Amino acid sequence: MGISKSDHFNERQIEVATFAKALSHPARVAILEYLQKVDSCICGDIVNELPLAQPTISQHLKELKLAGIIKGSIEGNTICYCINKDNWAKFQVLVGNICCPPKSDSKTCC
Amino acid sequence: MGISKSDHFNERQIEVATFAKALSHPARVAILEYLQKVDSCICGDIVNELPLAQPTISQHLKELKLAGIIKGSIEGNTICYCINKDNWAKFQVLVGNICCPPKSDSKTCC
DNA sequence: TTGTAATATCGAAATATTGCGATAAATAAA
DNA sequence: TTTATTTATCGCAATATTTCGATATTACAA
Repeated sequence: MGISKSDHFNERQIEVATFAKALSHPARVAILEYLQKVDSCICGDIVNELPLAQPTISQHLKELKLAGIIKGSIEGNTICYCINKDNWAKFQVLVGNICCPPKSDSKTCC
Repeated sequence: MGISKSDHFNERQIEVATFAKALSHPARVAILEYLQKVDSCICGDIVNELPLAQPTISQHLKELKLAGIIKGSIEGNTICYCINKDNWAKFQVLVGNICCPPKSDSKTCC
């Protein structure tokens, strides 16, 4: 809820959470899969692919973009959206670092 | 063809979104990092580590457990929570499969 | 038995997210 | 110019999340 809990968590934790939040809706996962599949990037295509209205897709794209997972560039009167591969790789590294990094001594507790 | 408008989101998309949602709060990321760091699993420890009340931690643990990211087993009057490494690995694979799997012909559009 | 410690659950308030119709803005095409 | 196309934004209702005090539950200890 509430107050600026940003103060209580470190940057890495907030970054992971921000990426994850962008991924936390099936529509946004579907958008990413679609961008990866077609390897090109027109919003209109996505609107035709997903069972959601155009403003809703636009909103999801905005959130993905804000989180740095995709990027868009204007191409005439369409916008070329595509996956930000650098940030995607970064997210994968962050996730991999949480668990299970190469462990020096793994005592298994569970 | 990809996702058609009449389909709802598929299981893989929902699974990714569910995992990601569990990761989408800094407190839950912090909990996971802590579980990984100490490699043992007592809720009380976590309450002392994070700037959140005990019911709040308990709620976050519940969500992580529900998503399959951690598992807990009763040990006397404490509960041993730890990362579900199998599911964590599964999540990493799912994320890796979205982007960027080895592509035979990668025309870069962005 | 009674008391203490560890977790979970309930309830409620504050806040955030989701979805979409209506509409705006920008460019393209005619 | 006018009209169509593409995408973004506004506004609002419905729903979900987050937080924590109060309380319940469970197990151990004395």
